[in-house]
Amino acid sequence: MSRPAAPRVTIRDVAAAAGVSVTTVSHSLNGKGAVDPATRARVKQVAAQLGYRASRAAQALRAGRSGTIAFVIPSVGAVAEEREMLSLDYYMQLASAAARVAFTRRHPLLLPPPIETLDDLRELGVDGAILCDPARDDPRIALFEELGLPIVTIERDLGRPDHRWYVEGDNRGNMRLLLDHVAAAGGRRIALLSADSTWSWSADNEQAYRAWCEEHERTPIVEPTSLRHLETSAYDRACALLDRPDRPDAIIALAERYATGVVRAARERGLRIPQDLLVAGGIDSHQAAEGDPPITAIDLQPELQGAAAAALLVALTEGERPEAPRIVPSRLRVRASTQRT
Amino acid sequence: MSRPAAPRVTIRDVAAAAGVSVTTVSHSLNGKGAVDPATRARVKQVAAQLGYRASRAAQALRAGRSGTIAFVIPSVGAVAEEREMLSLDYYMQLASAAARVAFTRRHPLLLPPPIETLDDLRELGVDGAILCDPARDDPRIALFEELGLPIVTIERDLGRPDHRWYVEGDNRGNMRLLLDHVAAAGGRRIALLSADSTWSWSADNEQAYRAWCEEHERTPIVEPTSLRHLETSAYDRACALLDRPDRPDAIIALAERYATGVVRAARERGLRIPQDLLVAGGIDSHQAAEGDPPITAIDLQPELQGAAAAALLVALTEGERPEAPRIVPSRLRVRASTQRT
DNA sequence: CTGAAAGCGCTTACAG
DNA sequence: CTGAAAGCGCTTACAG
Repeated sequence: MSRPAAPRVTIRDVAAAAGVSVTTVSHSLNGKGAVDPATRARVKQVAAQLGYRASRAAQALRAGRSGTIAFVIPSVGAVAEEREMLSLDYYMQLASAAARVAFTRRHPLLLPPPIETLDDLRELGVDGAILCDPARDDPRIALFEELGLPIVTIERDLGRPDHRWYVEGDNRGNMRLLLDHVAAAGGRRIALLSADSTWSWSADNEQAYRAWCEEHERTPIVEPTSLRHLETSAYDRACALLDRPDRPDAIIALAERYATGVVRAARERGLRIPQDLLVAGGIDSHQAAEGDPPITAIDLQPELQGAAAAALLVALTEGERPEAPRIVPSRLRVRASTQRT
Repeated sequence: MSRPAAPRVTIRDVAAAAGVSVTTVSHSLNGKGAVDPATRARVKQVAAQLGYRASRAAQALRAGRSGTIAFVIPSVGAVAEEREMLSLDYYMQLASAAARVAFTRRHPLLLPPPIETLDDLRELGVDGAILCDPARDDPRIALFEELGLPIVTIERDLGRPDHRWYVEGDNRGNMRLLLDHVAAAGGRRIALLSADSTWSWSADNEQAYRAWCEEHERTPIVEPTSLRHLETSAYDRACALLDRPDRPDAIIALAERYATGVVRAARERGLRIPQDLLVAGGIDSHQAAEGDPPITAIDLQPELQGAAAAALLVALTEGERPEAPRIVPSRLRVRASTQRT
């Protein structure tokens, strides 16, 4: 059974133990004011010894801020679909990295309920948010701005070229890298299962794909694929592609889980990967890495993106004007699905 | 660009607008004290009109609690593996449901960094935690109790039969249901890929499996499978099973993603599912539902489990002594992998 | 270099 | 039924 809660160690306790005022404790611990270095050191030591940590509630009240930030995943239709989004490796890695950095900066990350109205947002009571993959003119950005709250997006809102607080990968460069790689692996007719959304990530990738095709004098083959029921949608689109008389010999499956659907469609048709069909993913995942076969994919390095977004957001909540946007480097993970050797 | 933050509407503003004292506002809004019904109604209306919401920071400071709770996922080895856990459908659905309920009860759910020491926990500053799948004698439970903080587990700690604050499914009943179903579908030699852990969920399932085998005079075939690299581990174990001279004609793949590994192993050997091999999962997921073939599985109803855990925990933080443990009903989802018709 | 005091926005014991 | 006041634990402008 749990014992009664230990009474909290407050700044007064530290002050008493160190024989100074609470002002001096506060200054010492926060690196503010002009405190005798010896005093500062002693205060720090006493505080550590007593296991003192400033009350987040008190700090928040004093500062007039909540000290928390929200992590908001993309909304794709109804709640049931949100769950599918939530369990994607990419978002979970973003969330986990963002949580770690935010926490270090004394801004715990919280998992919010869906935000649709200004009232929802007021009720949420956060100092700001990280919003993943905003739709074009995402209404949630407007809500935050309405309340004067900073919002950092991962990927950008195509309807707001002025909103520069975002983090993203070099989407166009990544798509070119992927295409060059697939072409070098022998892909002649390279199709794209694009993500049917208004996300900048989708648009950037598709645009780069089309530009690359034009430069290389190849006919673009684009199949817009739903972001709901990722695997099944991709399977359907891949079937359509593979049943064409001029079927592609390579498919780039843009969104997470798309590749699994492509692999299934290929298998059903007796097409071997990579011998008969090259497959590559626009975004890496556990499933891509451990699937059968393992799928070559772009690793957007969500740990770096999430960390960058959190750092940016915390800086904004503190009134700073940090450098933005931030472009995070990505990596091409080459795997069996594009290696014919 | 974002406008300056709107000044917060405080209880004083409401009091002034309603022409009463802050005491009366507080009482009216919180249903406390003896307030004239007409006054109460007026205050509520004015508050709503001004868009007033009590400052969580102020309430937390007053109450001496933080007003937040942590959602802690199982630790399986290093950080990299935690990420794999985090992106499982099951935990995400738990988290999402728990977040919703907790938020409604004014206890936002936060995503904590790993908790290993008492200091980590103090630094975290939450009022309690929901801990998923505790290991036997999970050290984190002891840490919370050390600080007098309530902790609700999803599944129970096998080393602490006294800790009754948990939520779980009817694991043994579920396994029997699954076995009866698989046997009815024609399974004669039914093997179990069990989860190699000290979780109660694993233990309950394995125990029920063995008991069922004994009752039905069948030889148990148990392959303990690692919880790291779920799919690959399951693939390896399934290969071992399927290469035995007396290979099973049915495999129960306990943990999430195990079934995918089993399917791969079967396919490589030219075994058709369900004709040559029945496959069922101990836990449902998107992957199971949308895979090829769709996999019969137990749906633990994580939305209900997460909601129950949050409700239980919030009650505990408020000093109540709610009914516990709570057993949440599960569902058998029958799919193509066990239907030979 | 140090400290007394005000005040952030609540809730509640208490007085009327 | 209503309200004035104390106090939760901080930070900071200000005085010394």
